[in-house]
Amino acid sequence: MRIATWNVNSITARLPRLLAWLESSGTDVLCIQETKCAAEQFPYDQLRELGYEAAVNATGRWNGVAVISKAGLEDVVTGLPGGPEYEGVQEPRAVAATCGPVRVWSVYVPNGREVGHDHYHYKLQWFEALRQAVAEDAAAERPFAVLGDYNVAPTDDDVWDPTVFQGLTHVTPAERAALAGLRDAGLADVVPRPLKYDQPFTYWDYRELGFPKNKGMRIDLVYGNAPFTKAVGDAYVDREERKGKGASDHAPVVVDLEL
DNA sequence: ATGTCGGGGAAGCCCCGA
Repeated sequence: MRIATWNVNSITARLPRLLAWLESSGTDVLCIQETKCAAEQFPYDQLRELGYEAAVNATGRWNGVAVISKAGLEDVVTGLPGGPEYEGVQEPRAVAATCGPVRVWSVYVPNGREVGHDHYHYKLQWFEALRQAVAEDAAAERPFAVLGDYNVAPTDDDVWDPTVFQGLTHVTPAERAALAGLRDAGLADVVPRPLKYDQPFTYWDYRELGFPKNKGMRIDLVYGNAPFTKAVGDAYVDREERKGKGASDHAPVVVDLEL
């Protein structure tokens, strides 16, 4: 079974590439982030033609997540139970589903904007709600993983130049402690292979030639429980998908499970 | 080869978010 996560930065803008990639990669389950469209505008029909069902949590121009699967789609949960609000709303940043033998969350963790910003505190609260939401599945026998754009680089090796990130979000001890909280809950970081260079970056800013200069970050993560990580045969970043016109600023992370 | 992109409201540019 091939399972993947990809921040597509607008499913509308990315649809031709998304459909082509689903076919060429043979992905069974894809966790999508930043759909940037209302659920009513979600391309259910085009995905169904390729054999995928979809569980969607999306409200409009910002955020939006989905799980698409051709391995079954059951027990959908939309949003983090008891999740925090930002400016009075629970932003659409999480959706869970069981896809055949595996249960997944697709998550788009709040960016945080700046250290100390209201959105940064929201980010930390959001992580705490996530930790509580996944505790039971993390401890269970069934393969389980939380896949998505975490907006946190787990270590200094996960950014192209740690000195550039001093004092910025994505690398602070509090954000990394939130990841440690997930590990304490029984989840482990499934680190993918890079297909080029040494570090498995998953995101390169559109600005200032980030991708050609490999000024990247590893912020799209797969955190799996022991039954999940035991089944991992391979994991890699499909950086080919970051190339060329019409690319997202994130590349898919692909995990092959022997299930 | 590549020095940003995407959405939306408004209006043919500007703002926001990343």
